[in-house]
Amino acid sequence: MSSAAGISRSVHEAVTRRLAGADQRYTHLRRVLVETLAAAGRPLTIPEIVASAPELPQSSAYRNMTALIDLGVVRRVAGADDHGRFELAEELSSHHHHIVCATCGKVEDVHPSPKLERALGEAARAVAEEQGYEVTEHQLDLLGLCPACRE
Amino acid sequence: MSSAAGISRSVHEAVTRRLAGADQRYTHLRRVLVETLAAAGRPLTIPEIVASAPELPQSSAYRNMTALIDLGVVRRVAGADDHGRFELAEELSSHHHHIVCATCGKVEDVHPSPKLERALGEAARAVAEEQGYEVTEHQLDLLGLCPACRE
DNA sequence: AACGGAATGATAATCACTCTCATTCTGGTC
DNA sequence: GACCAGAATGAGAGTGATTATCATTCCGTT
Repeated sequence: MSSAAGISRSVHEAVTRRLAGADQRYTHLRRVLVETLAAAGRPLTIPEIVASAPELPQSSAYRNMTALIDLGVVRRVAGADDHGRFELAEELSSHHHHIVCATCGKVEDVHPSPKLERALGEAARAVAEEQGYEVTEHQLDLLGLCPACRE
Repeated sequence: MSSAAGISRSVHEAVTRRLAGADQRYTHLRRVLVETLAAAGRPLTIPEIVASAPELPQSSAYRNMTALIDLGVVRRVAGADDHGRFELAEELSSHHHHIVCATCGKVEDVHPSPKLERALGEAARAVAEEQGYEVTEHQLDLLGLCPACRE
């Protein structure tokens, strides 16, 4: 596993490519956002990001996060509280699901077993096609209690 | 299946019971909310509800929806846009998942087969417990194109 | 070095949602 | 059938996350 500072080169390359395609620049602030999200391993809120990178003004954080979302580099995740949470798109990290703590609202990644993933993919396709949809993605959200809140 | 106006008696009875337990009343407005959600078959936004029941002021809609959520009668569903969507709790309807149209944002219910549901529940629990979580609910969200948007 | 478009960041504005509070309703009680 | 207490109502103010504004600064290109 790469260190927090050493996010795999391919992520930065992919982001650079996409930004270039839209005549935009991979600035320091955007790099900080991507590094932070990549290092977190779970979806982060804007306050969390700004707290961990004080040189990043809130307005710039929101604006650049929106830019990255528009490019498909970042995905917005709805949580339990009224803060949006952000994570790198799956194609830049890895396919995963989320588990939300019903008590404290924290969101963590869950990496599915091949068995789960197989069941999910097949059944999702079957059920959805009954309703005439073309399914492109799936997302499983688990709700429960995190280790800290179980006590 | 019951007609839109004739939601199964048991739903109203259950809601009445819960409200009574909290010394609250099953007023006309609350009945309208429950009827509307039960008749919809998909999660609705507050603007949608208010539009279909103009006698219902926005502030009352929000306040009563919150009351119903606190009682566990209604569940809030996070959608793609910045409007919350609301549906009856699963114990008052039936366990189901959602499929979201990536283009128009519409959310519809998906009713899984028992076989899928069993596989899903077990596998999800197993994976989550590896991280020390205690899982109480699961929710599958499919993303795709609805029949209208496929054209 | 100069130009043009993009990025920045402090601030104002927006928008979904919640709170406030004076008034009205309801359901029991005598 | 009037009375009382607590619940509900609804118009409007308030809150807080997110977005738009805009003058200034930065960066790449010529």
